[in-house]
Amino acid sequence: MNEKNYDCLKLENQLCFPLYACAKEVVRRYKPFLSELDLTYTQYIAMMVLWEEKEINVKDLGAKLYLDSGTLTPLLKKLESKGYINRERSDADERNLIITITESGEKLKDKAADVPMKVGACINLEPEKAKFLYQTLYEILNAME
Amino acid sequence: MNEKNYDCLKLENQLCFPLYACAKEVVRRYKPFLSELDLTYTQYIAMMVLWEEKEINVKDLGAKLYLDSGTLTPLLKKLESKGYINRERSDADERNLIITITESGEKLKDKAADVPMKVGACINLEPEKAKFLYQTLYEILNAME
DNA sequence: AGATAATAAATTGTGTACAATTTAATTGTA
DNA sequence: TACAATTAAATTGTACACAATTTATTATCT
Repeated sequence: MNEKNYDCLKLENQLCFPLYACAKEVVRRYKPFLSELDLTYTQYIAMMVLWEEKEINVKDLGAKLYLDSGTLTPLLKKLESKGYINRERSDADERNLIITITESGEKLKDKAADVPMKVGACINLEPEKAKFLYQTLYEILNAME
Repeated sequence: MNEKNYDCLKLENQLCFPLYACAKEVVRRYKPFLSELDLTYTQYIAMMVLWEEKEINVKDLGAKLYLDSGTLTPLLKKLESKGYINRERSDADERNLIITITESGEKLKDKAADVPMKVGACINLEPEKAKFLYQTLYEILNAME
């Protein structure tokens, strides 16, 4: 009766662990497809924002990606060195670094267009489950802010 | 009509992105609690296995955690230097490194016992959704093997 | 038994992640 | 208007994460 119950410490009873492992494994599935575009997963989601926004500063990009400048600064320098983006200080407020997409970065969008489908084919989750998963993940993300 | 549809490349239409971001953010919630135990999240899940198994080699530990020796070797050396585990080659097969838990590592279990509850309080997801999430994540993980 | 294949860790190299601090620019205020 | 407070990136330091290779050991095959 004085025994402590350690069940909550069992790996199989954790919710965080499958979340952590699943995210890692799914991201790993992107690698072969993204390496054809000379992109890592993090670089890929950064490019996704640029394909939509055309212009954004580091702070706003970080807010969208849940990443900070410590991660983004070297990553953006790399994307710049690959020729996919430009990095330039804002004239209006020189604290801001404005990221814009290059012609070459725009072109990459075409080559990337079938990546989601290719990865989707590796996962194969029923649409209703995928939808629920999507909603639940965003619910957690929003509740944590 | 010759327009390509890029909707699948929108960040908001990705399933992987909230998975990636949510995992990252949830793991981050562990940090303040785990730093009291002088553990990182990865070290914590490794200790979880040791709290259950008492003895395991690197390969089997990696299979449970979805991690390889490149990640585990330095991590286990760190846990050893903290005094939580022992690392010793197997007599039967010297290729195997046997990990065992120390007295100090066992004691840590008591201090860790309320971590899941504390983190759970930060997340606050309805039990049915948590259950579905859990099942769906494992379904994906199992389907990917 | 000796060569070969297979296996388990460790190592190497690249790329995140993030807390904490620093630097530079702008804003708010006495 | 000086000057403190705030803000945005960059920097520093630590810790993963993983592909590819290497090293050491064991198993297999002739």
